[in-house]
Amino acid sequence: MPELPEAETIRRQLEHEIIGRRIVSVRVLRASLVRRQAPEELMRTVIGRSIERIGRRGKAVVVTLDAKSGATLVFHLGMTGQILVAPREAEPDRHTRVVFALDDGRQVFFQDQRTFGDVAAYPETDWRKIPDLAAYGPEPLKPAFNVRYLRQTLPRRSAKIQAVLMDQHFVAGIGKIYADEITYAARIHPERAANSLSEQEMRRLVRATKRILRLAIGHGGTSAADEKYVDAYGNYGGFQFLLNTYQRTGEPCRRCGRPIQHLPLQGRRAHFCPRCQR
DNA sequence: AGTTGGACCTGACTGC
DNA sequence: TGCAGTCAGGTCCAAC
Repeated sequence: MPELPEAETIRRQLEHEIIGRRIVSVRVLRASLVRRQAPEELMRTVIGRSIERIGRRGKAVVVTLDAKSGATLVFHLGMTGQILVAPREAEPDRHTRVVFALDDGRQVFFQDQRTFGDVAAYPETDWRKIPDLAAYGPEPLKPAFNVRYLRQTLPRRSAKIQAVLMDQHFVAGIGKIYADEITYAARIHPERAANSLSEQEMRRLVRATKRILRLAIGHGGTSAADEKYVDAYGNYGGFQFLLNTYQRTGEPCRRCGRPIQHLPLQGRRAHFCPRCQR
């Protein structure tokens, strides 16, 4: 559930808290969260290095260590991943998977109940050379995600628009919650073939994407009913109060009053208003 | 190359 | 009360 707005909220908080700190030790409590390399390799790559920059690519939180001849730490939060800044005396709990100790005594806990997340270290500070990040589609909040891009890519996509929106290779950072909210805001039915969108619908989709994501960032992300997301301080977001369709099956559409429905899509549920979305 | 569906994982919840 | 079954979903992989 952490998607772009949640990752961005955490990024901003980490930027405020841990820039300039040095990583003095790493404890891997659950090796399956370090699945792209041996835990020892991750430790060797990051220990002793200073945190110089906190970035984000799609849903991934990207930590640059020693920008010159340094390294990069990439966190994928999966469904239930959390990055918590913890005081010196804090103890890991049963969901703490990796602990980074900082030179000021504080700790960064990588928590993950369902263990779909992962963290990896690369001896490289150029994101373009980090394979999974390089393969992502454009950042939705950057100018490169625009109507021209949709015009160029969507004609080749026969899949449902909701599925294409969640495809990280098409655009980075959108998952279930925001795919639901974006198609609603754009008034496009989630099952529409991506290659059937009109010019006007593409414009609505681009604008809705940027508007919803910015709004959600402004509210600190979404902490939905189950698997509640928390930020780097352990606090909930506030966007769940502004959701129009996600997990609102049976509740009235805020625009027309019709009950929100859901249908199976990509092995998940897509929520939508049968009247407002065509 | 694009699309689809299953697997992974854990905890909460449902129903018998 | 107990326990099996179901659900949630980001990402990867295989198969078409």
